[in-house]
Amino acid sequence: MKILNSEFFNKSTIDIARELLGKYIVFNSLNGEIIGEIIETEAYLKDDPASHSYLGKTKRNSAMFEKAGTSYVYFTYGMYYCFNIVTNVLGVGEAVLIRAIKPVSGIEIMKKNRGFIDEKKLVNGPAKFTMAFGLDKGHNGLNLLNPLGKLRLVESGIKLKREIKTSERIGISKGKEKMWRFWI
DNA sequence: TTAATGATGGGCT
DNA sequence: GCCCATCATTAAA
Repeated sequence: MKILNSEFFNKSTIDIARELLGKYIVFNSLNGEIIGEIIETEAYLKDDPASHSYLGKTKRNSAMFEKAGTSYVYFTYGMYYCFNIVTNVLGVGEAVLIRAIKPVSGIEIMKKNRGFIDEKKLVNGPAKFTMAFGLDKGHNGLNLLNPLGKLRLVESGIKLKREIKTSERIGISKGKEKMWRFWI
């Protein structure tokens, strides 16, 4: 499988959010390899009140200001982690939130991580995805374009047959009018 | 089926 | 003290 190169990120964050749909995210976890197809994303831009980068760089969100292709993992609601892929050039502070994936490989590991629940609810949410993969803040700031990394983004060869759907983003109180959620 | 709610803690004013 | 890019469970319709 071919890893995504940095040229993939040489476009707007919204375009990246759309084009990440159908790509694979591969994780070499301690329990084995896990692969998921990205099926739902949201874009978070600079000058966007809903973005963590809106109020400037802090210790918490510093990874979001790294170069495109870096992971940004944050802790929220006291219990959960969410996973983002940094976009744009160094220092801008934009990212794409991974909201849902489809299991491709390692589904037994995901079930184990999640406690063997209903397959329909296994990975259909941003924190469910991180729980199923076993991602936490220790996976913040990683280079996802490194072929030797344990967490990376690769081409799937999937051609999107289904239309990409669009809606407002979920779970935020500001900037709701932006139609920056995409899924297939 | 949808709607309301408790869990639980870091970060910011 | 309040907010939060959430989830699972319970209650209501």
